[in-house]
Amino acid sequence: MYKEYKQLNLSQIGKEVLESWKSNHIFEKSISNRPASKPYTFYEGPPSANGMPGIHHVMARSIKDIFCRYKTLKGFQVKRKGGWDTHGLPIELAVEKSLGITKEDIGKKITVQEYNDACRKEVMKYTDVWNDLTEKMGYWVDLENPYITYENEYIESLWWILKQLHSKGFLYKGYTVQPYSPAAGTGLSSHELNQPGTYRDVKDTSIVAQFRLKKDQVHPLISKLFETEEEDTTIIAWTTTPWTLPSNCALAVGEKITYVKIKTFNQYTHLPVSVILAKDLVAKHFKAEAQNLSFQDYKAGDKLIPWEIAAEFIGKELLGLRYFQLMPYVSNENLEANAFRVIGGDFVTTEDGTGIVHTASVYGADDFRVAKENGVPSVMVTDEKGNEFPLVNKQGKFVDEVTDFAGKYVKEEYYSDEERKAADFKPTDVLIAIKLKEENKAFDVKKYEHSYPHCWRTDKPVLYYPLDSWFIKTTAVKEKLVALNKTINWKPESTGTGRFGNWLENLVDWNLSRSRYWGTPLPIWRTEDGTEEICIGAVAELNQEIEKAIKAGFMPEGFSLQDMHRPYVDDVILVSSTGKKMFREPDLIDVWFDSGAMPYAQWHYPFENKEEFEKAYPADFIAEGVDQTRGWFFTLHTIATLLSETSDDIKAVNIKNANQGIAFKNVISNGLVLDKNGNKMSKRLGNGVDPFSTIETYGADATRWYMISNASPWDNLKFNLDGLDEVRRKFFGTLYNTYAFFALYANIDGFKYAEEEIVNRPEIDRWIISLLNTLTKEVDEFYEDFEPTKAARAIQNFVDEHLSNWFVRLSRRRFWKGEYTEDKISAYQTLYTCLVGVAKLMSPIAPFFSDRLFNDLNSITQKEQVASVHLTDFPIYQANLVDKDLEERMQLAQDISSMILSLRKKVGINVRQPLSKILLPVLDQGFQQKVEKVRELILSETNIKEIEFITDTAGIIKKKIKPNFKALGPKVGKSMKAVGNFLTALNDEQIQTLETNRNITFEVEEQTFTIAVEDVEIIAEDVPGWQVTNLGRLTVALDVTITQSLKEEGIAREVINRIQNLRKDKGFEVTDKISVVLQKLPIITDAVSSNLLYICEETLAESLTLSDELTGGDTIEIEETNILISLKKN
RNA sequence: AGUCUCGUAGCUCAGUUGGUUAGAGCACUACACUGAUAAUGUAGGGGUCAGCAGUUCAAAUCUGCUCGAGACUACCA
Repeated sequence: MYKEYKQLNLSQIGKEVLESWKSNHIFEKSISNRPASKPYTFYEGPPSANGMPGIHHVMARSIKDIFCRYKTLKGFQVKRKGGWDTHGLPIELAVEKSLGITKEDIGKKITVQEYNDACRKEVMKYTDVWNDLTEKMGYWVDLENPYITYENEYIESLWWILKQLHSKGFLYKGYTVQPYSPAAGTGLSSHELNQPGTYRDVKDTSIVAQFRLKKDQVHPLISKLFETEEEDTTIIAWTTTPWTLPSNCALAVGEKITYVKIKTFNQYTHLPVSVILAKDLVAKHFKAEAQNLSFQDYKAGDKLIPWEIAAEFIGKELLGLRYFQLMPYVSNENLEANAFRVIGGDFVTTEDGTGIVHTASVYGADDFRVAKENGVPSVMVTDEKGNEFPLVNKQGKFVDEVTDFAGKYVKEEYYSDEERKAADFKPTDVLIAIKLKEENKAFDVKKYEHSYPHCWRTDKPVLYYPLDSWFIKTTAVKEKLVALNKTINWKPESTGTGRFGNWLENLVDWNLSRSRYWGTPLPIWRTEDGTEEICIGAVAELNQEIEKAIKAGFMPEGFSLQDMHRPYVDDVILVSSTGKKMFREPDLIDVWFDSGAMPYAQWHYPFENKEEFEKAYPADFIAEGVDQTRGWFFTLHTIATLLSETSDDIKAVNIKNANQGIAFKNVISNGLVLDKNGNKMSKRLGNGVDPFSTIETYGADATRWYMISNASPWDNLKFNLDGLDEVRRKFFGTLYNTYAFFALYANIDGFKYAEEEIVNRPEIDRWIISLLNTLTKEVDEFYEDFEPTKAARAIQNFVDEHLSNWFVRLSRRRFWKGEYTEDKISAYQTLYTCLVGVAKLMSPIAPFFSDRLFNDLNSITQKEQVASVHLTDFPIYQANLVDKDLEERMQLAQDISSMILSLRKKVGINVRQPLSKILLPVLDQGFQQKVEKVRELILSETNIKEIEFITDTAGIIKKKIKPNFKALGPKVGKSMKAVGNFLTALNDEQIQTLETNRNITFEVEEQTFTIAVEDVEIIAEDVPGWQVTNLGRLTVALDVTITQSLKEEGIAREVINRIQNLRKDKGFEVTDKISVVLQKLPIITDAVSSNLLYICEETLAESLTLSDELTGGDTIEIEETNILISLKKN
């Protein structure tokens, strides 16, 4: 017996199916029953288990799961090694929070060792919850043997990779300008800078400084700039950080900005001066009423300072101009030769300041970049060893070389409160302003309020400061990164070409350094003077080096490294070739390197599992959120590309696998899951959706189906529980109903698919089978093309529109009426085939329900010897079963039926009342033939007796022309409107002529056009005197005359209907035979006697009599007449 | 600020290389059906296709700008 259910409970089904998967080891079998020679490689982007999983994880993992399951059905062996991302800042922060400490306390209140142990525990805190979700949502991934990024083996692989890069010079030490907190003595990550409250409005001393141009230089503009020998021409530039002025090395202008030279006087020294600034900003620095006042009359101290515009030029012309160093504390030949000149900067605007940007290369990211691009050296002091240092030290004080301000903090906030309260205290910025005023170098000094970042720990302002960092020279392989990216199939394409492509185009070297404790240590040891260094690429190699160090007496005898993390690894002191001590560079590496290295490190390559790795490289498919574009996607791609250039091992694998150097071939970057109002889900708003309760309530299948069918994965999803309900009702409900219908009657008839396949099936069976095959092909292509949404929608459409609403509806009688005939068997076989087919097609998306559906069917028929739908093969598209003509004429049948029903509705005649005929104007050759084949379906669906075709010769039909604009466009062009109007206005006769001659020639707007019959659409719009409706080209006319015999039949149907209702009310079985006695009333007498047999057949009545003596029993109502009836089960 | 994505009915989404009357489901209303019944059918209302300008005989579709939402990156004298 096929299982029958009281009602659909997806949640319950999910739980039961999950149990059967476990006890039957279905996941394992789905891998072991596929050939190892046919691998399909999937890489799992490791989640971090230190946070609770959210509903968006269900989204991302559904996508991963769908394609892995699909490929399994297609006969591939899809291994899915799980993984955990275990390092990184979020974990450290979580630990610091739970221990109630800050970074400063590490090594003081708590040892690094204790801290790292806490991290190790913290990071796997929610693994159980994650594993639970993984199971419940039906995500198949191997959690028995996951890779874990903190394990020594994993780290060793990372070291190996780093060594490959180092050996080719792709790993180097440099510095970048980063947010730095002198008070805390540490660099700040962008994450920390994005904490709320870090940007605060502060009032700073701002200075517009005068940079004096050199008169004796060779430059096309000199004569314009210096009209007289005495003229003092300066470029003025604004800064809110005066302490950076001693480090000024260039001035940046916008090449397209217009600048002017203005003659005026300095307001502090009252000396004549010419200043250059952006034309747009003149009004900000000069009073309008002072323009062109007399220079002669100007006296020192006058409120209005005269000024006049003396020259104008664009930024490009200014390039290359040299000026005197503003505060010449430190200089050298290189600086004199290459710094202190005007350069172009794309970031320069005329929003504030002077339109000219003071550039201090080591104290601003833009500055640093633009200086580097223009070959401008930085103003630095050099120690005896040749190392360079900025003019501000790490405490935030000026170095000794800046004589006037040596030892002073550059920001007044760094002084203690007492110091700042002292009577003679002046902030350094102010001291600088005073000095510049005295030296006639300050054009303007003002307090300026702006927002400035502060350290979230110390509350003190942040400096942008050059910090030592280790870099990977990604720019060296930029061209290859870009080229290889073009070979990757991105879904959606725009992420690959746009976001990712642009990112690669603007690539900078990858800053690997992180000043942290919990992460992969950088395996580089250096001598203190930095002259010698070694990069360790393996534990064995390290042990060898340790041996040497032990011999050299730097390390204790018998030392061995158990854990590669800090602090243990920092205990390792190596010996250089010249016998010097080498210490490990204290940095950790970017955690993104951890995850990007997973293709290698998950197998502990190249130390183990070489074969496993080779078979699984590169990945055929990966999927993550779009936020990983510059995260995991980037690091995977970059590391793979780098290794393809640096590692002989990887080169060999690439050749073997015909890989040019990519890590993945196909990638889906899915969008975000938002709440139902389109807001981002966040803990703060409390609008997150709990995946567990969602799955518990609606089932994993409905959740997955909803997410996938609702919007393309790369579009953001507005997650709404109402939508889940809709999916459950609309799709799963319908499918379940269809199955329940099948099970009900198949159980009655004992259908077990034991019979041979029925060869000659009726039209409707062949039709749905044809559609099923078309669907199979489509769905296959959609999955193949990584379009799960289209696949889901196609399946849903098939189930709702075709299988349920047409096939089952029209075939109902075939299932419950009459004997177990060939037609009935054909109906069962057909419906069975559809249900099993649908189960397979949908199984990647809805793994639980589909498996239950499949097993409920297959366990009875035993047609396939497998325990799960996930162990079957993807249905094969059988082109010979597809009949496009059949699909087309069935569409005709559906349209015509729908039109008839609509007409009936319009004139108010129930479907139960038979009508004699409809009239169909014949559209073209073959139309009649097509309709003839589906005639019976239309007639029975709409309760009509006959279809009559008319070819219009007698002029019964009123026709209309619809211009086909697409076809006409190229022919008539600009005259489209006139031609269109002309064609629409044609009368029946003219249309007739057009049809006969196949074309028509006419004149419009003084042009002659010949329009072929193919360029227009002729429809039969109306049949005068009939009830008519149109749909596209189709026209249906309905005869609404009700004859006596039709009326009687209508009444007979009413009687049948009432008897059926009564049967149901009385709880008779579908198969019970009955006896009926009806009260003899005029309204039914004739109808019953002329349709006696029909009524009996329909109601399974073995006897039906009319009686005058009937009392009691039940009452039925037909056309407002009450009729007594007695119904008995035989 | 830059890059990218998105904006179509109350909601969720389709909408082909531009083709004139923009569709579907849900929700709502009415009617019908009733051996699939927590199902189904038919009909109806509901749209400035975010806005403006341009290209074109013709724009939801192509271009530019503006507005709004979101993501990422960066952070400025």
